[in-house]
Amino acid sequence: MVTLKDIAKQCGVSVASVSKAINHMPGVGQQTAQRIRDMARKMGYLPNAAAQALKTNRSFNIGVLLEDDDRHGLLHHFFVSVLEHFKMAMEEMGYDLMLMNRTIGRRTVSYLEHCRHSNLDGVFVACIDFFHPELQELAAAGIPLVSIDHTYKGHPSVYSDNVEGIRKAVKYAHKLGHRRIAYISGAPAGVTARREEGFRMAMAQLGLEVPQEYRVFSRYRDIKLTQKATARLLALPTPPTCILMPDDYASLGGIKAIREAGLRIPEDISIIGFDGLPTFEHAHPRICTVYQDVKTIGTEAARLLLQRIENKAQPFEESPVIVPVRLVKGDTVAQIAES
Amino acid sequence: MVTLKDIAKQCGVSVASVSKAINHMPGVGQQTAQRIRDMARKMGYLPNAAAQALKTNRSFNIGVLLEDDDRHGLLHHFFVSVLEHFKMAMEEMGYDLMLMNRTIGRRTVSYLEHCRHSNLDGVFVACIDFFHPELQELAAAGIPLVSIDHTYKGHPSVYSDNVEGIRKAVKYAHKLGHRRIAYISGAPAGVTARREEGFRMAMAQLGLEVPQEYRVFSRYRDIKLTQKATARLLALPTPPTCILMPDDYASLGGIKAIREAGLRIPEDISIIGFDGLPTFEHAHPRICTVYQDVKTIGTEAARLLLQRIENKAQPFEESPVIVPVRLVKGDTVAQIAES
DNA sequence: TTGTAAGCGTTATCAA
DNA sequence: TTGATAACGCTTACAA
Repeated sequence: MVTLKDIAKQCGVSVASVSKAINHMPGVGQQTAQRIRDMARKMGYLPNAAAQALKTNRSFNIGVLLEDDDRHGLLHHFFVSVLEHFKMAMEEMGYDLMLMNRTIGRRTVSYLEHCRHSNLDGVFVACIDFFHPELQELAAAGIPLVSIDHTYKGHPSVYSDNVEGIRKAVKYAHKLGHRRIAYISGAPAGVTARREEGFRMAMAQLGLEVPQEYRVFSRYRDIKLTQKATARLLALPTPPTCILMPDDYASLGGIKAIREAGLRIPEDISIIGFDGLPTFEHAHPRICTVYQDVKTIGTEAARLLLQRIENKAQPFEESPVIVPVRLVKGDTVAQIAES
Repeated sequence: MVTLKDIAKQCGVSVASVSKAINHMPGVGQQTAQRIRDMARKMGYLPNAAAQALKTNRSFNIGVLLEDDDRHGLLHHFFVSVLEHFKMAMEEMGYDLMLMNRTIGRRTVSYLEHCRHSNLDGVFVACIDFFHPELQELAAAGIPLVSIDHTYKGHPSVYSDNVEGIRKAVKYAHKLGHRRIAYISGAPAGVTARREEGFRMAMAQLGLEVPQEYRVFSRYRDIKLTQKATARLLALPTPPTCILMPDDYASLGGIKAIREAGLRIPEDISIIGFDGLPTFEHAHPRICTVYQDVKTIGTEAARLLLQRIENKAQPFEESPVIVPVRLVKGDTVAQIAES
């Protein structure tokens, strides 16, 4: 490995000068600096990240916390899509992403400890039990952090305009003649509350009733539970004509239940999902869904986190950044006669 | 941050002793060692990864190379599933995973350079253009490396038994009466060659003809291209009764083409996919597919890489580890009368 | 403008 | 058994 010392020797200068030249710092002559940089390039010099981190307390590493109950966070398409864009934006600024865990050597530690051990400059949090005590600890520790779909006090966060998303879905169903609209919630969480709020508001604004039985509960990405919830709705004396699903993936369960009940989509029953990821874009039927702008969410998250890292003292946008959503009509909502 | 020095001061011993005690090295008395360790725990000591890496040239970090043409490697369900299991196995051994890229600060560098800069102990390679010159460079550099679905000379690798997988699929179709079986290939690559080989062999063994027109080409995960390829097959004077798709995801395109031709699955035409990931387990129709054992693949990859890292001098398994596959019958292959 | 030197936290050698 | 010390590669305050 080529070190500053090697370059210094070759150029007949001190390591200090080499360091300054390479980092474009003042305190070294134009020509010497150029000569040093040329030599560094010629010798294939690369800074040693460990040495830099040790000296400067900056690792240019960002921790990624993406872990659900089954420890399979990387399989959550929505969050991974956001992560992908977050990653690109961070890379452009010279940061690397590290998948966080809870071990150091053979020892089990907390996320915060792992953070400190690895000298992480910041953390990206998504798709995890946000209320886990270890996350509270992490958020309280003052390490720069950005979260998706949840807001920690004193930290920036980003999420879709969930209220507006559900509202758009309800309005669209209403426009096509639907009056009996049901909502299957995901597991309790900030997003869920906002979506439920959006549903309540939209229905109220349109002067529509929401019978208690139309409010059923499932979990995000849970096909089985969503299948059951859908079956329950279909079995009602007066079933809904349109069902809002927790998300596109979970809607596979809903679709199954509907098929098993001998009904057709959308002729007999309409459904609307949430997420709008490309995976389902080509599925049949193409689901009507609320598209979440993963690119903007990821990019904004990167921007906010960088701001926290690089201007640590500065004040920042405490309130979450809300990213607009878009309704994708698909073909799972039918025009029906008003009842 | 608590350092060895702090502990040394508290215990009234030297840093050297503290280091030895904490790392369970000989050269420090039983009791002193215990006293030191107790104090370390009490003070919340955590080793500084950067300092350790600088000193030992071991970072306990593994680079992950997962990047397709669109730079969206993280969205490839199969590889991410493998990665998930690889990650769990590596974490257990105290390693962290870092998503590799090609920047250091504002500079663009090669993967190898990034490796050296970050002192990575090894690299996990999957889902990437394996023949990219930078990967050749990386493989040639002698950094411990393990790859999925491709073998680099001098490095361990893991993949499914593709030959047997396709053979099982063909045999199953044959058993249900199919004789006119077509295969849509993914993009040229090692896996593709092996699957094509499996197809050729299985068909030959069963004494079945493979008309030239039954060998069409698409790309993995490419819905549009697979749709076109399928349409081409369906338009033949004597179309196949069963089509093997590049993978489950791509098969969405095939399904679309079949539907657009006014045909039903499996009554009019049967299809078989590849991968068998949970995502499609609940889709309708449930595709008949070749299940790849992502857990074993990921775990084996971890084992092989660790072996390379920790016994660098030792010889190792040069030949790829082949993981058995399983046929999942689903319901997209119909029993038909022999023609 | 240039160089000297200290120090980041750790490991490891060698002498006491 | 213990500790002093050098070294890993880098940055930076300060001296020349």
